[in-house]
Amino acid sequence: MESNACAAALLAELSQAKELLKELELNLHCLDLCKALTPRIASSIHNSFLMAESFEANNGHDRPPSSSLALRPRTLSTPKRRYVRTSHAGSTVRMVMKLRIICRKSLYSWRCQVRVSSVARGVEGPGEDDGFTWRKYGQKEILGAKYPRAYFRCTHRTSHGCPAKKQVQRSDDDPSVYDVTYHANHTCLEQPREEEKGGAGGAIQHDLGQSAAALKLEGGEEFVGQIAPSFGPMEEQFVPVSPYQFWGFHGAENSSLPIEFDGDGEVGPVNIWAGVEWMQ
DNA sequence: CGGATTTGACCGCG
DNA sequence: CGCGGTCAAATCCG
Repeated sequence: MESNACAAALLAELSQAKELLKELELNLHCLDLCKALTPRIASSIHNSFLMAESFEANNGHDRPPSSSLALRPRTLSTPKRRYVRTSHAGSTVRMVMKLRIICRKSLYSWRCQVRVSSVARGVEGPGEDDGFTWRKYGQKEILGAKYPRAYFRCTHRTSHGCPAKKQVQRSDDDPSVYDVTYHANHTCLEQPREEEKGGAGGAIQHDLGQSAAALKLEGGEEFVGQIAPSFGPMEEQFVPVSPYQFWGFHGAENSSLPIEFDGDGEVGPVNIWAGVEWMQ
């Protein structure tokens, strides 16, 4: 099952490369488009290699593929690995989650890279596409950067006093990649869009009053938190509000997928790569 | 007409 | 003093 999921992830990445190549072939007359497509194709092939290597290194057993949408928290300690047990469709499987623990001082600030899905999306980049609504309040030329940095704050700052902010900076070397730096979490009532939440009737329940998500474990234990903005199909950020509390689990898509943590809680945001369970 | 964006001015920090 | 972040008036847009 896991090897199937991993193979599916690899196939998906290869299909994407194929599609991009097709797009390139159709647009050979347009230099700008070619320039934009080439690094995306290279990146897709690179990812495929990483997935294949990771797959092989684990003898066909599951391990989360590394991703082009790598989360890059500001401050990292040595990455740790932990095991979780997931029970799905009656069978219990074991899968590895690669965790990175961020020290507490960066609790309200983190960075990720976002790759835009289409070059046609233009210069505004991933601005509004993370499940929250943002209001742009500034733009600044940054010394040594090709592209200006855009400043956004949550639309609900005035109405709810929501402190969430983000900065979006287009990458110098790959125009299809945006560096997004988030500052503070949302305290407004707005929820990530429906498709970005955990599955219906699944492991996640949202508490609208608190803008929170509850992760219910098989044993009845419940962790309360809030889903951080979605960074892509394969990553989600879990930020414990206190030890032993984790942010809601993303990715149970259309199935009930109880998650059981094997180990103690950690203080600080925890990034989890475990996309193989819900990747197409 | 109201909300969002643009953009030059302003401010604080190193 | 320079740079990055924010403010706010002007402008845009649905």
